Amino acid sequence: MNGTVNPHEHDHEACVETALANAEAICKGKGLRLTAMRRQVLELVWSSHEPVGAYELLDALGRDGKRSAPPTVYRALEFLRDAGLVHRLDSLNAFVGCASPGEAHHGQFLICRQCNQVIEIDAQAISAAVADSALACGFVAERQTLEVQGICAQCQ
Amino acid sequence: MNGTVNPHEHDHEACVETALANAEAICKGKGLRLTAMRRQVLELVWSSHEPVGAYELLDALGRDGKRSAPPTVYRALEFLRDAGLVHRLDSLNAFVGCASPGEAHHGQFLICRQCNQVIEIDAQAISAAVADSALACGFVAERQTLEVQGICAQCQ
DNA sequence: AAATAAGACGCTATAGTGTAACGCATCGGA
DNA sequence: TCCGATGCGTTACACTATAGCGTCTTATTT
Repeated sequence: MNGTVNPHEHDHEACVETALANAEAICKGKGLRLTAMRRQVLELVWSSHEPVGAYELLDALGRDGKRSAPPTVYRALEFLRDAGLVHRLDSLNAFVGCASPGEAHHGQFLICRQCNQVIEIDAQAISAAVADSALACGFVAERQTLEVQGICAQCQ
Repeated sequence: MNGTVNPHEHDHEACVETALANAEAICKGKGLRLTAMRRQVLELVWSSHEPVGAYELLDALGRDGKRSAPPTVYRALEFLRDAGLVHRLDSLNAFVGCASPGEAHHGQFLICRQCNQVIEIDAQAISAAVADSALACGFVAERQTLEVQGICAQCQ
């Protein structure tokens, strides 16, 4: 699994390959079908660490001749999200590859407003603080999503 | 200021009145103009503790005869957000009144998937944990938004 | 191998959310 | 009173997402 990655300092080709290999393994393990379409969408999502919009994906898919319609890419994205391979960033209406597929975790994202790259983290300290605060209100937390806007290390 | 409120156990009429009075005071203090339109939108947003969609607001505005167009309500919402009187919940494309207008705080929301009501909290423990984790990545956090889905105390 | 059932995709149409741009009205200060 | 800035009405449109149906493929059963 990739874990927390600094988008600026890594071999991205290897990064993508790892992501795809992970996806293959996870789908095989869960009895899910990573079809050509789904695989291609996943690869496009992973083409950078910037979040990608569904319609950008659609355009990218169309660049090799066969233009698809929105439901195609949305279905692929739904599958990938259900499989835990992709996250959606609500603040951007966009999608990024999951940094730790297969592992249970919450969505915690650092989004650089300069370079647009996203770092996914999984800080127990945060999740724990959230669970505590929720419980203090008598609230049972099921899913938590955190999106932090700011400036990444390289862009400062 | 209202602070953290349990939507199920409070005098909501007073709650709305407080919110509007706060808004008046804050706008006066900042030299902002809380026009009739803006005030009405704010009142509608505060009509419950459930998040409200922009087009719901639009419908509500239209119920008294004069139908408005989308830009009208979006402009009012933009003003109210800039003034710190209203928050947008990205996971729902919807808006809620701010529980602590005038005070600097992060967006931290507990959203009940049963009754749809939203509790806004401001837990220092969470913000601190977020700031720490971000800094550990060399990331300078500017804004953080947390949306927690779950079940509130009353709905359990 | 043939029949069958479930799943995946293509396609059309449409719903839902949000903005650009222009002009008129209104408000506040010079 | 005049003027500039701000707010609002209106039209048109962009962007995001889904419903519904038909067809083809895949996996399974017979």
